[in-house]
Amino acid sequence: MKLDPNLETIKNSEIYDQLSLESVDFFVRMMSIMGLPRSVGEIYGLLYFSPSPLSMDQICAKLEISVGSASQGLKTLRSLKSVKSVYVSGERKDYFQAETEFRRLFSNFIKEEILPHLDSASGRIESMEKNLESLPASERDFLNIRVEKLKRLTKAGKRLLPALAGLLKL
Amino acid sequence: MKLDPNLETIKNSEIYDQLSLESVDFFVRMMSIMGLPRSVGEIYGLLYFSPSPLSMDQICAKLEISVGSASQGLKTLRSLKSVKSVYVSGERKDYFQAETEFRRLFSNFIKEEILPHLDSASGRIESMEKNLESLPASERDFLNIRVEKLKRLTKAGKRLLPALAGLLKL
DNA sequence: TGCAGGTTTCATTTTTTTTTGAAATAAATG
DNA sequence: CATTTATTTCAAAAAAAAATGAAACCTGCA
Repeated sequence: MKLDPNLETIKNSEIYDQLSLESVDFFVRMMSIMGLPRSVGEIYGLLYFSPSPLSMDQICAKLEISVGSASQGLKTLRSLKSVKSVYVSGERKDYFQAETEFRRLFSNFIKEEILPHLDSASGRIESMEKNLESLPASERDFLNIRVEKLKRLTKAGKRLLPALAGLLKL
Repeated sequence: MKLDPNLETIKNSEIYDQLSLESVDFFVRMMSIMGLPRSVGEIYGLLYFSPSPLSMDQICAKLEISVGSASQGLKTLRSLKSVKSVYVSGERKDYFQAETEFRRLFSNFIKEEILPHLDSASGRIESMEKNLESLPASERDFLNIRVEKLKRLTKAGKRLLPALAGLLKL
């Protein structure tokens, strides 16, 4: 015996909503590991499981977040190249779609959020080296080793991190 | 002409303090990338450049932080195995020293702060797969691909991340 | 056993981050 | 070019995270 088709649709959309919710939860956690705000994970999670692109107001409605948050979050996601806007004919608003290549997401994250810190670390280390010079040799040895270590760490980071995303063969 | 020895010591200790400060700054930034609180970076930065182990009250004094913060921060650092306590004869207090092998620090960080999330992600994915089964095939295809992708990502993460620290040859 | 120095815990306060919503801006339409 | 619709920006509010400090808790010692 077949169910009332309407009822079946409702049931299916409930399952879909449940899946959506789990996707949102998944990405909220993942983005939060990367230090990104909740709203960014929510938006990405929603788009990731959406068969069709969504507009900003649809995003706001489904996630119950403000337009400000949505705009902010989409900006972040765009800058990480994890979301692209698609043109929908006859529509004035922008529609958004998840970019599902995680490799790119991570590589952009590393480039934008981590490497700049490493660069400023390099500057800091140079200044340490300058300071070291004016210490008598006796006190210098220990600190020298430490500074060298930081230098190597920073260098390794700059080399390793950008290569990292490349390892991600999915 | 030689400087007054006392004066020279003062000058040297000023330089040392400056270096200390830069070390603190370096690690505050680094730990903050890893999502660890400021105080943790401060403590590690101080210990990293300290030729002799420091007690908790010395740490509090130098960094002007509360005992609570120091205790909390040292706990975190201990759990990451980035600080060890050393026994100083005739002293009742604990003295702390930085563990300078960054490899271990990162590997513990990954093990303690990241892998648990990946494990819970695996659980989430299983539940998604269960939900998927009850959708009609037509709607299932798209979502199936997405879930598979998440699965591969999680798996790759679990494999890659622990190996990562090993790449760090300093 | 009771005390003293040392450390941890945790409720409260402070600081930082994120979200909100309304005003400013931009862009399309008639 | 005025109006309507969509998006961004930003000051203020709300929420989350971290620091404080005092009380509780150890632990060795007299």
